Amino acid sequence: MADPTTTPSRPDAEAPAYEPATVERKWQARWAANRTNSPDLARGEKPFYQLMMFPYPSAEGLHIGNLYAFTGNDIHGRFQRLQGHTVFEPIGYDAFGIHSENYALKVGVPPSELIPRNIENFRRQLHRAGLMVDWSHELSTTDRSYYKWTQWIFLQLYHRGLAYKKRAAVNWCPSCKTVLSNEQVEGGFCERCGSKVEQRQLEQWFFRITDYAPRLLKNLETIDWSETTRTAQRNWIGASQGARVSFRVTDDGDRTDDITVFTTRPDTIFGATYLVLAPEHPLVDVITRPEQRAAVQQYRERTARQDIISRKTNREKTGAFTGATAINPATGQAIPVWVADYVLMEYGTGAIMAVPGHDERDYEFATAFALPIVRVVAGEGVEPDAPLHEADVEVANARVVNSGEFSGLDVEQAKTRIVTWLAGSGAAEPVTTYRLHDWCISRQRYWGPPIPIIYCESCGTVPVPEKDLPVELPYVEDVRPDDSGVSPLARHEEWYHVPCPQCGKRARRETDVSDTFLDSAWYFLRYPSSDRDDVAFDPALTRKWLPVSSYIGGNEHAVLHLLYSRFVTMVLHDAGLVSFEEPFTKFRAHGLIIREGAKMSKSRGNVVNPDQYMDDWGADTVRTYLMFLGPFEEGGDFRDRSISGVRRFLDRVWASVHDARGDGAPDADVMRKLHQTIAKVGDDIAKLSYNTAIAAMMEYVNVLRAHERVPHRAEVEPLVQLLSPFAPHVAEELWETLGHTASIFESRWPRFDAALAAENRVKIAVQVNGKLRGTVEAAKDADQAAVLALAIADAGVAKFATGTPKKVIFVPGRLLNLVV
RNA sequence: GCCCGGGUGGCGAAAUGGUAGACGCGGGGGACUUAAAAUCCCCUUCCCGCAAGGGAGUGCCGGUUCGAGUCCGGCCCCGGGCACCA
Repeated sequence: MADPTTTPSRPDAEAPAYEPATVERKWQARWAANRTNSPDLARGEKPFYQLMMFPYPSAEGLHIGNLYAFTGNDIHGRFQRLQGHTVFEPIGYDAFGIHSENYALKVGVPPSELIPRNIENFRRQLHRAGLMVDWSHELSTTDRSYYKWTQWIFLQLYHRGLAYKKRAAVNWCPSCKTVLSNEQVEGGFCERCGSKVEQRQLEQWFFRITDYAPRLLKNLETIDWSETTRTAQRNWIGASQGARVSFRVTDDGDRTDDITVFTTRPDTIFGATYLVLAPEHPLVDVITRPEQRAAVQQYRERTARQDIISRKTNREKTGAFTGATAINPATGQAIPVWVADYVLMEYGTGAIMAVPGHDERDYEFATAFALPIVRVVAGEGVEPDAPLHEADVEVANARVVNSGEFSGLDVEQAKTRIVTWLAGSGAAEPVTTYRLHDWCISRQRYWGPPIPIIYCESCGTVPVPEKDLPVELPYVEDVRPDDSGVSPLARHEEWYHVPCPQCGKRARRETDVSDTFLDSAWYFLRYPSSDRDDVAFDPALTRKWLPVSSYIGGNEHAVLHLLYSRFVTMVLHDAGLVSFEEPFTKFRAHGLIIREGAKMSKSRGNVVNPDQYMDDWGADTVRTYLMFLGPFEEGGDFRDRSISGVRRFLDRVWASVHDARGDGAPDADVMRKLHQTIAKVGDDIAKLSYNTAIAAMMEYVNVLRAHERVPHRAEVEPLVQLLSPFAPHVAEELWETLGHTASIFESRWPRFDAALAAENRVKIAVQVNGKLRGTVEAAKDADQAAVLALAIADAGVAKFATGTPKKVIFVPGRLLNLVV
């Protein structure tokens, strides 16, 4: 690679060469000294909160993907500032969690030493990138001044009955020696380390996010978010409209038990030929007949041994008959009750009515165990008794058959009519079921905020009083987790034993720490108040700055982080602690950066190191290049070769400013292009179309310098402002060169003058039968007759347009189409 | 299987239903230079043609329209997410 930083951009010895390193160092120092990027949060006018997703400070340093996201945020924030807003652009570090801890274990350095080192490196890199960050509000989730309030958030949920403990089958990673959420399991393997995940039964703390499912779903309609992100959340919450239906178990004694199932297809109830309970279902023990007990018991044990994931991925149907039967409330028939692992306890009621005729899974099961299969739905032109060779799941234009008085109804009608009918006898009720599970926040690990709970022999579970927060994470020499499934914190005797806050007797602490997603579920509330010791977030500042005006981040957090943040905010709203339900008014997901057409990864060895590129080209060039790669919301392909074009562009802007003359008048044609550019760049930045904004500026510079013309000062000054969100350092330097003493970011976006931008003569396309046959030049507002006259006079057009046209289509200022 | 994105020159990419390929990279030619670099200018979708010019063209097949990369229907391929969720 040539050394572009030291190569003079032009031969003229009088003008200084553009040396990014010098310029960038100078302005970063000046911004810090003048507190340019630290707004007065209490008094600033027109507050605009530009939030970027805080990074996990890995040992490898800032990823180019982080830089891409931050630059996109920064441009938006700087633009808003030039529009007259007081912009708050904070940064922090999401530094707790298994990822950090595992890495610390691997290199044999305690996380409490390693993480600050990583943060220091990140901070250096973020400074280099020239972000408009208010460093006086920097935070790290690992600081006691932060996690004190993370624990406080836990207590808010606890006091509202939204935090509870239960024994649950969990995913256990034998290598990380910790519990994983379902989200952290990918196809049966640990997302972090790739080990095969196992099942374990452990006591865990959960948040009742499912209570909020309907609101989390409903509010999606009102927030201005990327459609992809909203869709992802909708699918994740996974609402299913259906009904709960009760089946009375037949018995020769006096016991009568009901099995309640959830179904989305109540219209098929006449075809329900058996019931299935999840192996963990509490009624299994109750209803199983003595002669089947051994078989059922054996089957349940077998299921319990299996890990959660392979249970879900293995589609082979297995099960056991309980010996019991239940009455189908629609047909009055007694149908057998089975146990099978294809029914999951955690979804719906943990029991289903099986309709093998119209459900693929039930069909497979019925086939395997020779259970009856009945057709109760028939598509268009299908006979009611047409034999079934597979489950018929078609519902479009299908009607219900073999279903008594309901036969003949279409599927949708039958659903409501049948539920209403069964509801009459109390056998059914319409319900909506959600796929979303409660949020398991327990981690049997060291590197996280201890969950602020104390267990006392006499008082039971006691929350740590607020005045005793934070429950400090003690220094532990050996933080390795072990097979016990208990956090290493349990081995710290002094910390573990604590007097009960209620009775003072010897009690013990909860040893689990909380999920990292809890740390990041409220950090945006902390930023404005990060210097406050007495509150998690100051009410006045929060009212002024939140909800977040603009949040831009990766769609990998489309569900977890963004959903948890919404949930926590909603809870705080209900507790009267914040005035809004939704934390992020506007969210946009940015795209992913690939490199030379391939995904970036350590194993491929094609990861872009931002430091190297900033060394070689300067931060301004790297920033602008990243934004030039492609549409910001779609991502881009980082190609080493193309970066030179962006650097050449900045060189040309630099030279233009240094060459500019102040005498005489600017050129009208150039000024027209300038005003068109002002309008385009402003519009494009607002909609994150950064690549086209840059292209527009390049076009303008090409006009400005065409045929080595010397630009006028009035032609370049606004250009520097347009460029400033993208390349802030060089823009500041050029602004100073132009004689300004204050920061360019204290200035206002150049005023767009529509009169100056207007074109008076335009080229009009002339088509014959829709095919382009020539162009004519005319006044912008020339009427059809005038343009038609010009068109017919054109030899190329005349050749094709013979005789009188049958029809003429005229789009003023654009096109004339002659239909002959 | 289901739900999102996306398929346009040699490459990254632009295009309110109205001149497809702006801008940039790469390539070719030229100016400046003793020379090179840098800079500046011109050309660069494909095919036929010396040229003038003509024809084709936005994953594939059809449709709507004076006119379709853009709208509609049906496919194919690539990327991402979800998936025994009843």
